Amino acid sequence: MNEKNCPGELCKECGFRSSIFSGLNDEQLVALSQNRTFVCVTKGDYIVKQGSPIEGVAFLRKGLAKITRTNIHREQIIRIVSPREFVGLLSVFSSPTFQYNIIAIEDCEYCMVSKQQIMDLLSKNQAFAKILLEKISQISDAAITIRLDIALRQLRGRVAFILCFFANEIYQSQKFTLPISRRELADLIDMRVENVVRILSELRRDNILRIEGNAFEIIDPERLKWIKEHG
Amino acid sequence: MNEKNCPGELCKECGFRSSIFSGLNDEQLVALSQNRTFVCVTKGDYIVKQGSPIEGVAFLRKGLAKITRTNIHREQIIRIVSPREFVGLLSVFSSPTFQYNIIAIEDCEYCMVSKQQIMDLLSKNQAFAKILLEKISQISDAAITIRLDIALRQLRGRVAFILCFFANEIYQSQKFTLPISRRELADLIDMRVENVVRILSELRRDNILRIEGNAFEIIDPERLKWIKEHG
DNA sequence: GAAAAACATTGATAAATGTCAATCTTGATA
DNA sequence: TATCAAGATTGACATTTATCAATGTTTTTC
Repeated sequence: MNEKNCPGELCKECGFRSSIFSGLNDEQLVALSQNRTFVCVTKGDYIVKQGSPIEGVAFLRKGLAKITRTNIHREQIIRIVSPREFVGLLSVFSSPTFQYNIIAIEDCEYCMVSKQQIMDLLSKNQAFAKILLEKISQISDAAITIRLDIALRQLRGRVAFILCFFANEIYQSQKFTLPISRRELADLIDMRVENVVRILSELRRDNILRIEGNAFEIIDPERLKWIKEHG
Repeated sequence: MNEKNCPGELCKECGFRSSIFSGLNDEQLVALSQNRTFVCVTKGDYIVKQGSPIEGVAFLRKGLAKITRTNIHREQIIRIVSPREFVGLLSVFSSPTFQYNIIAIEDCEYCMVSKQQIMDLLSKNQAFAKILLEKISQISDAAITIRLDIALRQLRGRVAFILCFFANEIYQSQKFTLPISRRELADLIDMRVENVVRILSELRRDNILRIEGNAFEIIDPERLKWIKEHG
């Protein structure tokens, strides 16, 4: 895990700064600068490890990460985190240790803001508390909704669902390079690898999808949407 | 939906008061008393309706409720809420309308605290903000964990899981009267009614469970736990 | 660059789950 | 109390999903 200097010295001047910090005054922004660490990691590295004590919250600047829960038998992927999102926010307030792993699925850059700093801002800035509440609610709402959406569907529908998710939510494009393996895709939508592959092959055969390795293109979004809703 | 007077006039004197309000001063407790409505509903009544504007947050005094999401094809039960819990907390901060239904599965008594009142306390009392953050985090963490736990298991394991849940989390007893129908049980653990019934019958035949209508008794907790973990 | 490991793909088959139909039980309603 | 509606239960069967095995492909490692 490499630590580099933050490209901008001060959070105040940071173009990546999270909307969570929009209500801070200059003094508070300086304090923030002093209580965060800029970190670079490569694909596959842990950003946060399940069970380890919570030292802070990570703000993802670049790259995608997965939030997972591990088990003797399998790994469950809870959600995919895109740049400009906070990760680990949930655990901070509900537990002294991280409940989940956060693992880079691309090379990532993030700022680790200390827990103490979050708590400080919380007591000094009411607007910050409100924004934090909103963020946390949104994040958990989204996580629960995705789980329910997956549970609702059978396998074809799940694959269609997650492909639409990557196209619409993550890449805003019908053409994208999937950052995760078939196994991870399976772990994300509660399936077996073989079934993921089989269904992807079907979608390709039916000219709904173009696949070359991890390069995906949705060539018939309408039919894919239909499968997502009814299949 | 009946509205009765609150047994105690003032929240200050309320034996049911949520730990969320532990940090309030007298003045704030008086304000709370003036901005909440005491409500009684009977089994089956809606406490909150999916899609309706959020007027406030319900604190459950008595009775159990289910949080659900409805769909053309089926109802998904997200979680069961026990007395002394807040419900609808998530949506308050993430959306102008309720994302879920909250429906009484027993006769219920609850206090509806206005959204405005929550927001007011939030800006006046920092400790309140922290406690609220903790509660919300705990609630959503628990909801996500249950969903993951269910997704992990096959049907026998799911049934065992939910029976243990009712025995340990809700009733703290191996003997309890299930407040929901077989269909609702199915909706709670992503199964079909027939399969729930079938597996319950198996558990009874194997002398793990005693069932008479909705009266349940777990007579072999060890084996049930084994099925929950491995079955 | 060769060997090994991990990943991807497909088919055959077993196991799990869903569907349909029939019957029985219970609770609600007139 | 008789009737009806909803819930519960079981069996037979269809469909979906998981497992196992074999093979090809890509990536990593030495």
